[in-house]
Amino acid sequence: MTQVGHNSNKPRAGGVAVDQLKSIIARVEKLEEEKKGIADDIKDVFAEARGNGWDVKAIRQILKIRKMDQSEREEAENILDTYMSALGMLPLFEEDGE
Amino acid sequence: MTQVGHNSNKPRAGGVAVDQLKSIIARVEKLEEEKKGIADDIKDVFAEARGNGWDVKAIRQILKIRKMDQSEREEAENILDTYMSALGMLPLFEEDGE
Amino acid sequence: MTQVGHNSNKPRAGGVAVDQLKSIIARVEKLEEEKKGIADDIKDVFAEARGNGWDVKAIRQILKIRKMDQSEREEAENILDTYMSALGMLPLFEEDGE
Amino acid sequence: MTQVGHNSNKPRAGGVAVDQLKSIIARVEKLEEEKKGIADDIKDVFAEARGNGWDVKAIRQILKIRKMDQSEREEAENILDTYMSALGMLPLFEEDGE
DNA sequence: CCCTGAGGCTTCGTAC
DNA sequence: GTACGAAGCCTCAGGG
Repeated sequence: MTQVGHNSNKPRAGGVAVDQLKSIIARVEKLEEEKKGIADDIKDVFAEARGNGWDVKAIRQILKIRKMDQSEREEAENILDTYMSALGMLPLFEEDGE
Repeated sequence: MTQVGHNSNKPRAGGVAVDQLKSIIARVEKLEEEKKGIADDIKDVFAEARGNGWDVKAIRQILKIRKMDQSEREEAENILDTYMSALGMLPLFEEDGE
Repeated sequence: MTQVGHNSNKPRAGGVAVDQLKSIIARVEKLEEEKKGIADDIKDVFAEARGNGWDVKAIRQILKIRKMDQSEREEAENILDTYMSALGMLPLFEEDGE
Repeated sequence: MTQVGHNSNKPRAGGVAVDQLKSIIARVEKLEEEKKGIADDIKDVFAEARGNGWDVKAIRQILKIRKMDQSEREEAENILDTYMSALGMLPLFEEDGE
């Protein structure tokens, strides 16, 4: 079996597929490395802030608030969409008797 | 090894532990059975509703809206708590010069 | 026959339909609440197990295996039923509901 | 020495502190945005892989294994460092940053 | 067959 | 430093 996935179709055969697989793995690992680097940068910022006397926990709270505010706005739009969608499909409670 | 978990401490030994394990499994399986029963009840309600001519998808939307509304309210309280917490810990931007 | 219960797509009109809709929503929400309660009970069991030193993840795996075994058994029974049906035989027993 | 940069718990007072706080928040939010962008890139790679017929779950397992191997290797290096440190030896090389 | 949504696993931050 | 709790990520099941 030249392919990795047990349950998958077997795309192409031989070296091409292997090269493709290696490429996928390399790209993901590179991206994850970058992601980790950024996470470390964030830690550095907090460490610097702490070193300057700031209450890091409080700053995290602020960031959380800002994030929640923004997601709340998005959620409100979501509710509106869902609501309109539901309205478009309902009997609409009309009192047309019969 | 009388215990299941590889990485766990090994609580007690012999038959008592086994009985306890069996009890845990039995309780969980019973509860999951009950849970599945309720899920089936819900399906029945929807099936009945569909049989009565209702647009089940629309009703699901309504339920979703009601759920979102309520979680939005809870989230608002969350924001308030978080905000108060942040306020309690911050320099408060006072302009007291020095 | 009233305005509900027939095959029309949308039971418009009248308080009865509204009441019926409210009933559907109430029943589903009640059932979902019960479902959540049971889910919480399951969490409690696991928490207690963890407190007693058990490896919860391993226990979950056991439960999963038991479930697979059981569904395989059910599958076997299904095959049996199919064969019996094909042979014009009646099921020997109804399962008693609890 | 200004009002920031010392060891006081709370750099109160003045616009400089506020500016510094704003800067911290902005930097963290920017970095988190970048982080999210990279996470999305990773998703894209997996989506493309899936589109080419690969078993994404299997690839994830490979990545996990490679990560474990690597951290075991790092652990081994850590042990080496520890030994060398205990022996009063200096590290042979610094890792070049990229 | 796709897609959304719930559930479980893992990691990171916090409190003791 | 250890253990608890929360947040993000991945998986899988159910519905459209």
